Amino acid sequence: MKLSTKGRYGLRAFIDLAVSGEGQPVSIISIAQRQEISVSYLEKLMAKLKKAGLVESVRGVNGGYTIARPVEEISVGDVLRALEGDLVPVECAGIDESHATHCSSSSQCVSKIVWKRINDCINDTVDSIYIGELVQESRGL
Amino acid sequence: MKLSTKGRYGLRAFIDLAVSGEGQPVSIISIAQRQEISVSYLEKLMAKLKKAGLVESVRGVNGGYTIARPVEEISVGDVLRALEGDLVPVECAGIDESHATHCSSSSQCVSKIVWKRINDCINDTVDSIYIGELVQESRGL
DNA sequence: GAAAAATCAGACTAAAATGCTCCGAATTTA
DNA sequence: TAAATTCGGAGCATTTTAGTCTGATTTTTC
Repeated sequence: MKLSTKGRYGLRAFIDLAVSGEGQPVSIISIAQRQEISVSYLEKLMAKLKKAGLVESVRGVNGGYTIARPVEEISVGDVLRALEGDLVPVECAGIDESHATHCSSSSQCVSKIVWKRINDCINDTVDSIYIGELVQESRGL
Repeated sequence: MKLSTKGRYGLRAFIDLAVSGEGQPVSIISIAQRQEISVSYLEKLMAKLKKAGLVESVRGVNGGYTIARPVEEISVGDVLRALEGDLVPVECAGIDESHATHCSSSSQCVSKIVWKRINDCINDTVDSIYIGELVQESRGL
């Protein structure tokens, strides 16, 4: 069970963008240099963030990316889900709480209790941390 | 970020073993049938559980596996870690709390706060659920 | 003692996911 | 027009996953 480099690099890049860009567009190249990520790979990550509406892009000379919304309103969960897709280590954890959904065995049904708790704890955790906090933390270092 | 079939099948198999074996050895074949897992694959999973000291084996006719310790003392985390290895989606989340460890950039350092919280929440969750509870739950269904 | 039922050990493999790179656009500014 | 940038997609090498196959070993039963 691993968080891929998409999530790891991408969050770092996003924080970098938040810290280093003051409303001004920040180029992929400069983020890539500071964060020691390859430019080509970072392009892919930024594309995902843009698709999710978390960043906006400006083309051409002096172009780059800006963060689309106040960082106080963007959670780590928003960023990670944009990059990684759903943060649910185990599918079929049953959106509905009841045991109504068909299980071929009771062990299967019971294990869903576990999967649901894992999924919930992860999502609760990442949704409770906002980029704004991390930016402040970063400036304080 | 996915929990592999090792963990998913393995926990189900372990619960099955706990529920269906009453001190008596339970064969891989019977678990595999109930849980709809291939015998050869389940052999691998049981080997891991045995190596971790969570189950004991009896060879020969009427042999099989028994759970090595009281199910009230075995957590879901014990089982999943035996099957999957460490449950840390992000490495380098820093065992030590301080920011002393070298970070090439502040974003990198700050993101560790996130990784650590994710790792902790997962481990706390799986370590707070015991197989005994799940067995009871299963019997109650 | 032979046959059957089981665990055990390890090599092997197919498929999928991951982690990238590369190329050639298109866009904007200077 | 040239340079700096984002954009889009194809492609690929490596690793991980998921699982099979084979054969050996142990134990019980007849």
